[in-house]
Amino acid sequence: MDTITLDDVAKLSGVSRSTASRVINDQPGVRPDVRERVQRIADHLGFRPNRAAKNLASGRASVIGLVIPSEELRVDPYGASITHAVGRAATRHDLGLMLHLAEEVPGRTVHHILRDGLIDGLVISSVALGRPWVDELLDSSLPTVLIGRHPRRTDLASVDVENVDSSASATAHLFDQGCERVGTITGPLGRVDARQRLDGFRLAHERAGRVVDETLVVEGDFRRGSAVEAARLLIGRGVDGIVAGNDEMAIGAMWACTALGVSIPGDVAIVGFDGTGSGLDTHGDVTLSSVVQPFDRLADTAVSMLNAIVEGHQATGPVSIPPDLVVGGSSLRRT
Amino acid sequence: MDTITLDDVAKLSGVSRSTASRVINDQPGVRPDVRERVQRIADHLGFRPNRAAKNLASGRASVIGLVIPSEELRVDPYGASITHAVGRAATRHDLGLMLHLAEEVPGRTVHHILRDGLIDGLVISSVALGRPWVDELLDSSLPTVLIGRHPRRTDLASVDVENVDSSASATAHLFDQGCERVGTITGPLGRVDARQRLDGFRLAHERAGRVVDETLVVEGDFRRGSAVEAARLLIGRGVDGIVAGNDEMAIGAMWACTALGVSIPGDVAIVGFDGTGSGLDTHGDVTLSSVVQPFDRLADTAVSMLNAIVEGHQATGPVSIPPDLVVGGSSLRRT
DNA sequence: CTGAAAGCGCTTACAG
DNA sequence: CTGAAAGCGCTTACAG
Repeated sequence: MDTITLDDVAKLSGVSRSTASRVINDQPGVRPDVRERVQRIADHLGFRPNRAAKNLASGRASVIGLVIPSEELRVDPYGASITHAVGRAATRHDLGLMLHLAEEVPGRTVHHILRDGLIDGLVISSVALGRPWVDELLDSSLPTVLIGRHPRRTDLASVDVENVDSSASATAHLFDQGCERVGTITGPLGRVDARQRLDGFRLAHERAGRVVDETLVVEGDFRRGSAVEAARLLIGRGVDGIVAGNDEMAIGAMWACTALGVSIPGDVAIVGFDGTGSGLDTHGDVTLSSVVQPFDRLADTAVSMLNAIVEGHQATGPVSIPPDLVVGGSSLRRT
Repeated sequence: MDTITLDDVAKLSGVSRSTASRVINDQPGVRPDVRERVQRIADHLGFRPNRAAKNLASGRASVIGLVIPSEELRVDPYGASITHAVGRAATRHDLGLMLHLAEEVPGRTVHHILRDGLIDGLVISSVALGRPWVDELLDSSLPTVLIGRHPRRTDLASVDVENVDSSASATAHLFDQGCERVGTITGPLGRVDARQRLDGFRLAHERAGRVVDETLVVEGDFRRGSAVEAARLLIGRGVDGIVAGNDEMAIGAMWACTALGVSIPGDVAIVGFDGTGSGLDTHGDVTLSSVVQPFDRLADTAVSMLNAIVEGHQATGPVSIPPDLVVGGSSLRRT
C-alpha cells in the first residue's frame, strides 16, 4: 500500500493528527506557518483523505442522492437535464452524487437509503412522487428537497420553476405575434405543473381581455405522441398558435404541422416549455421557442437547501424560480 | 440516536460481534440455530449495517462510479439509456452508483475519485474517452470497464455491441424490402463505432454482390441536425433506403422526408441504430426500425466484469454482444 | 494554538 | 463453530 494517511502527513510535519486534520479541513486555530508547512507536505505527498473514514468519524457522507424515475431519464430530456444539473450542482458544492432510479429500488431498500450512512440527503424529482417508497422518504428523518412541487403538501422544502406567469408570458408572446386563435396542449392535468401552465394560459387571455375557447384546450401526456394527435385536432379547429405544455409535445406538434404542410410559424406559431428541445438539431430547420427552465439555478438552490437542512437548519418551504422565454423560429413572425 | 448497530444485535442475541457479523454477511461457519436467532433479532431490530464503517473496515465500498459525458446524457437518449441500464445493473449486483459527469470533474479530482475509497471501480462510457483525465483513469490502479471500445487499446476490459454484422443485417434488411439505392448517414468517422457500422454497410453490399455507390455515403455527427441535411442530399441523389448510424440521425432523416413530402417507407425506407428512439411518440406516426442495443446485457456484463476485477481477477479483454434488429414501420413495406 | 485520547461501526485474522 | 482483540483512517470534545 502506498496509501497516504493523515498520520503520515502528521508525522512528516511533526504535528499531531488533530492539527493535521484542522489544516486539511481548513479549520481555524492553526498557526499560519504551521498550517502552511502541513499543507505543503500534504500536497507533496498527494494526500487524499479517505472518505469512508471521514464519513464514519464525522457522521457526514458528503454525498447526496438523486431520486428520479428511470422512465424520466430515458424518455424525456427533462429528466436528463435535471440529472445533469444536479450533478453539476453537487460538484460545485463538493458533494458526490448517487443515483437512485425510482423503479430500481426494492421496497425494503428505502431503509437502506435512509440509514446506511452513505448519503446525507436526497434531492427528489417531483416526477417520482406517487411511488409509496418515495412518499415515505418525505417523512423520514433523512433530509430531502423536492425539485418540483408536491400536489398537496406545502411544508416540504422544494424548488420549482414559476409556471403560471411564465406560461402566461408565452401565451402573450403568441398574441404579440398576431395570433388570434391560440390553442394549448396541456400535460396530464393530474399534475400540478401541467395545471399551473394551463392556468397561465388562461391568465394571459384574461389579461388581454380575450376569452378562452375551451375547444382549443386539449390534454396531452407530456409525450410527443399525444401532441401529434392533439395538434391535428387543433389545426382542424383553425388555431394559428399553440402553447405546448412542454418541449416534447411542442416537437410533436411541429411534426404534425410539417406532415400536414402547415407552415411554422406562418400558419401556426408554436411555443414549448422546458428548454430541453431547443437547438436546430431537434426538429428539422426550425428552432423551438420555449420557456427555458433555469436548470442550473434550480439544482443549485436545491442542493443548497439540502445542505442547510443537513446542517440542522429548518427546512424552508417552496421556492420558485422564474424561467426565461427564449424566442426561436417556431413563433417569431417577421413583421 | 435510535441507530441500531451490530453491537446491539450481538448483545441481544447473546453472541459476539464476530458471529453477528458472519450472520449478517451470510458467511459460513455459524451454527444454524444461532444463525437463525441472530438473523431474527437483526430483522426485528431493523438493523442496517453502516456502510461507511463496513467500507472502512473491509476496504470495499460496494459502490461503483459511472463516467459519462454530460452532453451525452442531455442530448442523446443513448447516454440516458446507458445510465439507466448501469443503474439497474448496479442495483442487481447490490451496488450503489455514483455519477461522474465527464465535464464536471476538475483536474485534480481524478485522484479524488481514485483514492477516496468511495468507489470500488468505474464503468466508463467510451464516449467519454479523449478527455485527458479519463484516459488517465484507464491506466490507474482503479478497476475500470469500458462500455464501448477504445480506438487503439485492446488490452482494456470492455463491453460493446457487435457493430459490423448487425449493421450489415440492417442494410440487408433494406435490400430485402426491395430497396435498390441504399444510402447511409454515418456517425463521425473518427469514432470506432461509426466506422464499424459503415463497414457493416459495405459488407452487406459485398455479400449481396452489389457495389457501394460512394456518393450515397454521407458523414454525419450522430446528431439529428446533421442527418436532416444529409438526408436531403441523399434524397436528391435518388435513394430509396437509408441506413442511419444511430436513431437520432434516423429521426433527422425522417424529418427531412416528411418535410419534403417523401413517404416512409414507400419512397424511402429507413433503419436506425441504438433502439433509443423507437416507439411511436418519437417521430410522428411511423415507428422506427432499428438495431436495438442490448443495454441491459451490456450494463450487466460491464458490472460483472468490473466486480471480477475488483475481486482481483485478471481483466478480460473486449467482449462483444450482438444486438437485435427490430423492424418497425419505417422500413417495412407491405408486400 | 496544539495534542492525547476516545470513538465512529464494522471486518478479519488469530486462537480456541 | 465462536469470541477477544486489533485495526480501518478519520473527527472531535477535552485539556492544556
